[in-house]
Amino acid sequence: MTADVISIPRAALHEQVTQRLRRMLVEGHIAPGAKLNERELAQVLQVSRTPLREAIKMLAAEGLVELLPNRGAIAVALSEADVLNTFEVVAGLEGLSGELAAQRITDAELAEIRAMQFEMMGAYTRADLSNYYRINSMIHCAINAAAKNPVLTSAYNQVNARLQALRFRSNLNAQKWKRAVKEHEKMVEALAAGDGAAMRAVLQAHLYDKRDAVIGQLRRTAAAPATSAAR
Amino acid sequence: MTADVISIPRAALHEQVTQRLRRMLVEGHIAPGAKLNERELAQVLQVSRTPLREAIKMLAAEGLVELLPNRGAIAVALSEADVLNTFEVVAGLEGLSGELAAQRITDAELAEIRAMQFEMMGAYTRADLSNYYRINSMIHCAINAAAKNPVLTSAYNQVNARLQALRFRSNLNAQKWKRAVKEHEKMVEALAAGDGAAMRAVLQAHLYDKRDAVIGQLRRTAAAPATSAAR
DNA sequence: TCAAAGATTTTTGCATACAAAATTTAGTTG
DNA sequence: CAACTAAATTTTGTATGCAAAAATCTTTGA
Repeated sequence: MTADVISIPRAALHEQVTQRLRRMLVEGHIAPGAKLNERELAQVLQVSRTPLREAIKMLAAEGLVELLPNRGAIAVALSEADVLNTFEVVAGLEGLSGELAAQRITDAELAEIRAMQFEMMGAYTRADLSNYYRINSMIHCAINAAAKNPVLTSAYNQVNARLQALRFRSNLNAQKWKRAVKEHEKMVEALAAGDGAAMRAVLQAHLYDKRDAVIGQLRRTAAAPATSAAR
Repeated sequence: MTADVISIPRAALHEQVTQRLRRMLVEGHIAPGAKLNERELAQVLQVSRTPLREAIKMLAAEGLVELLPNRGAIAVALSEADVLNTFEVVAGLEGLSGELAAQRITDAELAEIRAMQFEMMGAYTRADLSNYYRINSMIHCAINAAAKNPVLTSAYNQVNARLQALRFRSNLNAQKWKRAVKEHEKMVEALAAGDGAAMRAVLQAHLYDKRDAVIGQLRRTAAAPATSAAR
């Protein structure tokens, strides 16, 4: 008998397209404000317009794309006010997530976060920004997981994705970086102590720092638009 | 010359369908767990399957509908754990909303909320549950609006819609009702005082009461499923 | 009678075709 | 030459058709 070769039926096309498009948006391969031309995208993704349009509609509901009646869709371009408002919501959700995590985290989860923390310190010491961000992100995911509320996790991820689409990463001066690392230490302390309020406070402070950095960068790039990728 | 009769171009079909379907789900005209038959719905809504499918995809992204690969979509049926988790998120979002509202509310907005509060007391005194719920909902909308964060409002509405789809309204005994009214009084006080922390506390307590009521009802109906509408 | 296998029908998923709207281009007029 | 208009093209929005998967029904065998 033949080994079941083509066994895995693979996700539906509209699902694949949604994931790929979401990734393109979050990773900035489609710039904020850029138009999503259906024929063009269908060609690139090798699907017909039907599943593509279904994917676009889902991403619109997720807030990554804006629908313009009779004029298709564009990647969301957040105004400064939008960014502030979005950070406010993300901070609220992450604060809640941290608070719950402090109450519900298991020893194993805490140990894993500690381990990642050490790894992250390694990246920090080497000034390895890329790995720092990667591990940082994993830690935040782990905190979210420790909160044991999938509804919260998905709500957080959905709103946070809009910020990630801004792709502001490279703006970490030594001072801010040091501060961020210190905040991460406090997070582990709060988690270990099961102190939900402290955890919330640290996470929110952490996010408001990030917000200020992003807003700063936003203003700077707005002032000197150089080679603006958006259109 | 003819007056421009057919002037208003009317929203796109998929948009109309999304709104109508969302309403059918939230108002319980489509029961939790019920299958969404495309041909059937297309007939009822008088559109082809294409815009209908686009609408279903959007509602799936909103969390009102669950997509089953190759088997279409069903109206979400929340487990007890789902309900608890969803309430946790809603409480977090509404708490944040209230906190911000206390800081940002204008005199005019506060006056309007006070007025609605009196109206609601009227409905309470008459034991007019329907109007009580209606005005209650308007007050919560007004609080959300006072927070002046559209991102928060839409995130809140999206998650809250899943709970509304449960359609638990009729479970208010005199004692709980009285308590709810008292909590509403405290809200206005906190808003007037600009006390964000108090506002958050009241709203969260309010929601946790509601959560307990819903869970209680859920358990009771699960125990005696009588004429279960779902399938 | 019941169960399992197979055939039929239904339903979903995707592609294509067509209509309407928007955009672009060309042309015309002042 | 500018500006407005109109035609052509592109693009979006919707409907329809077809293939694959699922669900249902029927038949067959014990």
